[in-house]
Order: sequence, then C-alpha cells, then structure tokens
Amino acid sequence: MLTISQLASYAGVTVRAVRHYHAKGLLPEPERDHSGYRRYDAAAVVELIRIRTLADAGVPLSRVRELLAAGDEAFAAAVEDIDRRLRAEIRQRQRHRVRIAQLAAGDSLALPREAVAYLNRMHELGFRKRLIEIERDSWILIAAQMPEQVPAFMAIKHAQIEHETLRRLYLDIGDLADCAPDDPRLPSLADRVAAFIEAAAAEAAGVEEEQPVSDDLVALLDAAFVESFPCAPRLLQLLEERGWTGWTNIRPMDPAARSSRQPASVDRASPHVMPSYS
Amino acid sequence: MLTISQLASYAGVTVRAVRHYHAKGLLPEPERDHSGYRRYDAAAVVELIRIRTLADAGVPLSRVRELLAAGDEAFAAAVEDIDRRLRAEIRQRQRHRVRIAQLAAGDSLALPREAVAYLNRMHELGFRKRLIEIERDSWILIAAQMPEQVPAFMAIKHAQIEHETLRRLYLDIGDLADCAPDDPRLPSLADRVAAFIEAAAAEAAGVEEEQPVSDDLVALLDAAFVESFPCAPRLLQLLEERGWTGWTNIRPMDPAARSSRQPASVDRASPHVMPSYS
DNA sequence: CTCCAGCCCTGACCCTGCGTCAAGGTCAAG
DNA sequence: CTTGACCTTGACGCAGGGTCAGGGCTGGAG
Repeated sequence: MLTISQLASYAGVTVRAVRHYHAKGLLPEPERDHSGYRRYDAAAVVELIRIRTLADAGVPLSRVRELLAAGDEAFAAAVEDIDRRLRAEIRQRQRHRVRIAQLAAGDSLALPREAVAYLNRMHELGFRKRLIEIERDSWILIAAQMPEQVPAFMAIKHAQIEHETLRRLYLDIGDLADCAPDDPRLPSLADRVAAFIEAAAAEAAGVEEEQPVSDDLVALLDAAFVESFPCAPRLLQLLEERGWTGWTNIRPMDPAARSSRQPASVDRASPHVMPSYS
Repeated sequence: MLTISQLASYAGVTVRAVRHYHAKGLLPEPERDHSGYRRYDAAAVVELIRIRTLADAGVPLSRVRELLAAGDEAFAAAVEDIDRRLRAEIRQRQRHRVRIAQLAAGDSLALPREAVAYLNRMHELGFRKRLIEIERDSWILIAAQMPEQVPAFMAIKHAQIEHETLRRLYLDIGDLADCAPDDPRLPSLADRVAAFIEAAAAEAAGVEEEQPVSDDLVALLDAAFVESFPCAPRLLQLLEERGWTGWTNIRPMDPAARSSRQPASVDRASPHVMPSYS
C-alpha cells in the first residue's frame, strides 16, 4: 500500500494536488489506516496519471471527470470544445501582444497614433506643456467613446492648428491656463473667442451638421476643461455675457430666439480650441 | 461631478471593477459627498481609461501602477517582461492543443502510440478484455516513469507476443485472471512459468543486462498485478515453491546460493508476461 | 525510553480579476 | 409616502493549487 506522498511521486504531482483532486471528487478518497493516513493501491496511481494527462493537455479540472468517463464521440466533442477555448485564449494573448507592442512603440497610453502626432505638432508650435497635457487627456476621453471618429476629428484639428488666427488664439488660451479668475486679459480673450465663433457660425449658417458627439461626452469634456483651468468659470461667464454658452459644443445662449431647430454647433469635437473651418 | 456608475460607463468598465481598482490602490479613492457616495472628476475618467488600456493589453493589475508611473525605458523593460509572459502562455496553450489533439486521435489517455498498437494486437490475438485492461494500466504506469524507454520495451513485447509458446502461456494466464486462489489449474501453470523462465535464464546466463527499471516501479507493477488477479498471491507462492520470487522482475529465490553478484533478471520491463528472448 | 526527522492529518488563507449576492442607506420622481 | 434606481460595505465564489499553522504518527538512533 502507498502513502499519499508515494502516490504523488509516482504520478509526478504534489501531495497538495492529490488532496485537491479528492476535494474536487476527481479521485476517490481511499481507505484510511488505523492512524487516519490515506492508503492507496496501484490502481489509484493509474487513475491519478489519467487525471494529470488530461489536466496537462489543458482540460479544466471541472471537465476531467466527464472526459474520463466519456465514450469516443462524447470525448471528441468535449475535446473540440476545449480546443476552441484554447484557440480563443491564444488569440486573446496575441491581441494583447499587439496592444502592448503598440503601447511600447509610443501609442502614449490610450491615445491613437493621429492624436500623438497632433500633440507633437502642438509641441513644435510652442504650445505650453500644461495645455498639451490637458488636450491629451481630452483626446483620451474622446477616443474611449468614439475611437472610429478620431482620425476625422484629428484632420480638423490639424487644419485648425495650422490656421494663423486660430493658432494665435489658442496659444493665448494656453498662456492663461494657470491665470487667476480676475486676470485682466480674460475679457479681451472672451471678445476674440466670441468674434471668431460668430464669424464661423455665420459661415456655417444653415448647414445641418451631423452631431456625432454625445451630450454626455460634451459635458464630460467641459468638466475636464473647467477642472483644468482655474479661470475657466470666469471665461465661460464672460462668454455668456457675449451670448455664447458651453465650450466643447459652444452655442448661442437662447436657441429659441434664433431658430426653432437646434442651432448648428460649430465644432463639437475640438475641445479647448474653438470653431473649425471644415 | 460623477457618480461611480457614470465614471464606470465613461470608461467602459463595471462599477465592481472600479471599486476593485480602488481596493488595489490603482485608482485613488475620491472625495465622498455628504451621504458617503464617491464623487469623481473628469481626471478620474482619464486615469481609469489609462488603467483599462494597460489591463486590456494583458498587463496584470499588480503591474499597472508601476507602468503608469514608469518612464520610457522602464516602461519598455516592463513591456518586454510582459510580452515574454504572454509568449510563454501562448506556447503553453499551443502545447496543450497538440496534446489534446493526440488524445483525441486515440492516444488512449496517457498511453503512447506503440502501447496502443500492442494492446490492439493483443485484442486481435484473442486475449481477454480483463487482461488487456490490466496490461494497459501497467503501461500507463511505466510510461509515466520512463516514457523514453517505452518504444524499446514495446519492441520486446511485440516479439514476445508473437512467440508461440509464450503467447499460449500468456493466454492461459489471462484465462485465470478471475479464478479463485485454489483453482486446480494454478500449479500446472506455475510449472510452465517456472520451466520457461529457467530456460530463458539459462540462455541469458552471464549476460549482464542494464537494469533500467527502478525497484520502486517494479514494486508498483507487482502490486498492480496482485491487485488485479485474485489468484496472484497463490501463483506467486507456487512460484516461490519452485525457486522464483517476484513477478515483473522475476528472480531466483536465493541469490547468494547461485552467485555472488546480483543474478541477471530475465525481463524487467514485461509485466505479466515472462522472459524475453531479446 | 526518549528524541528527532520526516511523514501524515485538517483547516485556513493566498494568488487573479472581478461577478454576484446580501443587507441596508439615499435620491429623485410620482 | 412609495417606488425603483442608485449607492455603501462585506463576503463568498471561480481555478489550481501554494503555503503556513498546529497537531498526530512513525521509525531509526542514541
């Protein structure tokens, strides 16, 4: 008769594993000797080896009993099933490898390639680090909700940033990133923003744009803006005084006064930079 | 301010996952409102998305914090490490696929191909089912301990089974598989076994064989034999009366009387079938 | 006879990444 | 006031065991 450690070593497993199989009901509990020790016969070694053979082939323990008892066709079906699972796990790992490789290659954590290029361009054009970080976070939020549309948005943003007037406006916004709410430059900045938007709105008048950005996302981006810029509430207040509300999706204050339909927003996907010419 | 479910839905995760990340220290616990609810800002959404981005790339949560804080080179090193793990897991799954495919192809659970062929041949030659099962279990035990040697052993076994006298002897042993210990056919069977072994031993005299089968395995195989055949103890006793001891590794009773060295055993790797002519 | 090493026993906590109750407090709407 | 949808903490569960903790047994040496 064999002790548990002898049984385990014959089958090449640990004593703990044997007890685990007992607990799982895979291997029947053997007789005990007078002191309570388990005593095994040679047949138990064979059973244990069969269990390990299946387990070593990737069969989950929960299915081992079933497979040990299965006839040929049931066995084949179960094997098919397990192989499917293994293939799925392999594919998952392979996708993971692609993703971390992309991350390591500079897909700066959660940002698509186009956004990284855009942020680099901002850096070249002398935008402040703070502003770039804020912009990056905004694009992380957008990419999480609508990854498909990001390349299209990025094309717009690239055009915007290369546009002289708009870039200058944007650079000045960046310079006010850390300013106090009562900074004297804020009112003139609000004037410039309002003037710009009005011009863009006039151009876009009557153009029915699709609205791909959800209200939820707009609200989130506005919140991110306000969190990041101490002077944001003041700036928004100044804009409201000039008849505009919101930031990411900036709109006239009183929609009903202008038209019965939702007024065309100017650029809903360009947080922290105003209207687009697209 | 966002509730936990809003945060979770922005990042595309479950509320439970968010709390899990809090518990793991990946995401800092935010302020609570007056009733104890967690209240998040937009920055938390960005952080959560970054966590998920890494997790979705196969980074274990235990390493996420490290990677979020890592500089470029540390990040690359960690990614290298994680990729190694992923590759190892893929290779493991691929090995599993090969194994279950072999099992499904008739590698009848833990038996190498050669042994399956041998068992099939036994079936063709009219051996009894009981005996074949016992033989199968023995080869499972042997294959678990010394898989490399099994093909060589199988060649010997094939030769044995095709040998007229030996096959007849073996068939008769099979017929006695379920016999009572006092079956009258046992003494004459013992005579035949003893006669056969003596002839084989005479032939093999002076030949120093390597002993590839460990004493432990021999003991295990003998135990399996005794467990399987009710009349095995009686048969072994009759053989001892004729001067032979053991079964798998059958030997003269009193080694010292014959020579000072360990006497050549006849065939240590052929359980339940006696000497080999190899 | 005692001592010690090396077995054996059960019970319980640990790992991953959450899912899923359970039991109760809160909030907004009707 | 009630209802249903949230929120809270706490706990168990999954796979496959690893790793103590705290005790009992055994066999050989001194």
